[in-house]
Amino acid sequence: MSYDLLKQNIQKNLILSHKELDTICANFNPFNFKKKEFLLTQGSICKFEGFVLEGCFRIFTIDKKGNENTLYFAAKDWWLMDHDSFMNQIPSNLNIQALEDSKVLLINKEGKLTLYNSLPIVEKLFRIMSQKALVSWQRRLIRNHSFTAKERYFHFIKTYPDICSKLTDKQIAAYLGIRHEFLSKIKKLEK
Amino acid sequence: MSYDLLKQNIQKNLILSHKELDTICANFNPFNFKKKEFLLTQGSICKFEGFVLEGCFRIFTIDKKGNENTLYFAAKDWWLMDHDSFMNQIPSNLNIQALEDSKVLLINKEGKLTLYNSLPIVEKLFRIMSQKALVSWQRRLIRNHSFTAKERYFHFIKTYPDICSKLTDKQIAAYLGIRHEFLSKIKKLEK
DNA sequence: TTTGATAGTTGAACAAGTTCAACTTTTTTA
DNA sequence: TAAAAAAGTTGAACTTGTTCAACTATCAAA
Repeated sequence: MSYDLLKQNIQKNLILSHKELDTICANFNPFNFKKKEFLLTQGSICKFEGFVLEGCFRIFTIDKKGNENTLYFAAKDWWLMDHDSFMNQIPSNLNIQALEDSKVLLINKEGKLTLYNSLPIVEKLFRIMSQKALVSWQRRLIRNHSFTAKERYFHFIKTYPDICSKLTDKQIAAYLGIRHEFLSKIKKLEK
Repeated sequence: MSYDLLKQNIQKNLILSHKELDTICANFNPFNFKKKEFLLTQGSICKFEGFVLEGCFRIFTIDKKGNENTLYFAAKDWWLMDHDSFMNQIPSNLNIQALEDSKVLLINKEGKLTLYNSLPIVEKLFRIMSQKALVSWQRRLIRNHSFTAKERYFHFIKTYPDICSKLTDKQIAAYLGIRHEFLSKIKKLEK
């Protein structure tokens, strides 16, 4: 059943009863996205948070210079969210696009509020998830400061080989914060 | 009274009753730190989370190459925490050092757990705080990718003029992810 | 199955940022 | 308040990463 993966993911953060897990899942609904389809576009208000069952998404912004900056990729077992836009119902700075045909479980603002109110432990769950995510973001920033582009590239492909295999070099470069021409040169020198 | 600032800070995230605020504050204790004194050092386990009442701290790591990378500065009205080490009671990767004589309110692991258990709304409070912090970290990463060192420097001094005035250029450079010699050159060209 | 469109490669010139060393200025400490 | 330590400045040579343009390879759609 498609909710099993979500339940397993939740249990990694917090042990919940079957009943609690079912209550949470009841507020998520399955959706399909075609390759290249957008779940969220810059400027619109984020209506959903999601969990990826199958496929892969990229979460990116386009800056003033017109360059794409990729925040992260979300494959199977990853979460998709724009906290700022979803929480405060303000226009988003992010784009979320499917990189291949994908299946997700989505929860809307109303469902999220219902969950928070009816099941207080969900606050704890998302508190823990957010704090773990925070640690990852801090580590990534430090890597960006202390590693060269080449080191960041090899760290990335070693850490996320599965995600990596779904990505073009252009997409990887946008995640690493370099131009794709330079990534091409990095790869050439290693051969 | 010294707890007023903490209460005000909390109210920015979530409106709580006086009683709830008092319960939270009861688990925080005041401490003083002398300039250059450490609240946490890399390798040791983080015993406290804190809130700055007066003074300023820097939160940094030292990487393999021996370079200091500053995660952030915490002045009055900022929080000090190493989620990873505090939550999981594992050795920390971070150093937290007072940049001047400072006053903080600290809560230990036991106090935090007591709070989470006795006052469930504290879960919501820290969930909201973590999610806001997450958004800031994402934005900072994007700035690091899309701005030059010069642009990051001017963004920083414009955004945090008060903190900035307490810092040496060396410390600012470690936050921006550049060498202090280069920061010196950036400043020279702008005169 | 051809035809666009997009992704990847390469080189040359350039810009951004580092390194090192020597020096000056400011701050701290005895 | 003198001496030592730390912070800041500068230049020259260097490395890392960008830009642009021309090219090749791959993929998706009609």
